[in-house]
Amino acid sequence: MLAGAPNVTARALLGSIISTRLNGRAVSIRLNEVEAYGGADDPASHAYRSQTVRHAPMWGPPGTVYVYLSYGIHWCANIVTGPEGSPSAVLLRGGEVVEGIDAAVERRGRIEHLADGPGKLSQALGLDGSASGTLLADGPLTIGPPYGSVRQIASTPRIGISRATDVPWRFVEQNRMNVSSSTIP
DNA sequence: CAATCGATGGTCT
DNA sequence: GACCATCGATTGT
Repeated sequence: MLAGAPNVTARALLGSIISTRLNGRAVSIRLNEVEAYGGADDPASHAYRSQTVRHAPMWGPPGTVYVYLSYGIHWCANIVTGPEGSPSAVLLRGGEVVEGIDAAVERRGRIEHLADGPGKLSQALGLDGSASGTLLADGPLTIGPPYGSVRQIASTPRIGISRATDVPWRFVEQNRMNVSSSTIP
């Protein structure tokens, strides 16, 4: 399921459950919002230019986890869709905490808006740069089967970028809360 | 509710 | 020295 064009894989990931288990505490999130990023053909992608140490996981095999520091403050998590050597990834932008709410609340320092944004989602899961380059099969980030049928998916331009703003590679499940900026198309 | 703005650090020019 | 795949606090409807 993970291998393939990033926009196709991004749609398929909606409704899936992603989990971490750190220090014996499990947190699981149902994905409601994702974005797809390509490689040399996608000016908005971190992999648009030559490969660097920071971006190297994007060239990895499907199921590789790529975590980067955004604006010097927030960690943002991606799942690489491969194939290996052909960079592409799906940014995990938002979802609902369905397990381990107490741990998520502790990490977030608030009881609402636990995972409605890429930085918040990663913080709720306890992810940071140490998870970058790992495989879903090995953890700390893991993924389960789709949680339920995803009825309606809306596609919009990606958020917070200044290039390729016409590419509709942000995917949101409609009629769901906990989407970044609480916006529902 | 929306608009605005500062924080903060790695990467690239 | 500029540019960010962001967040949260504050201020204004």
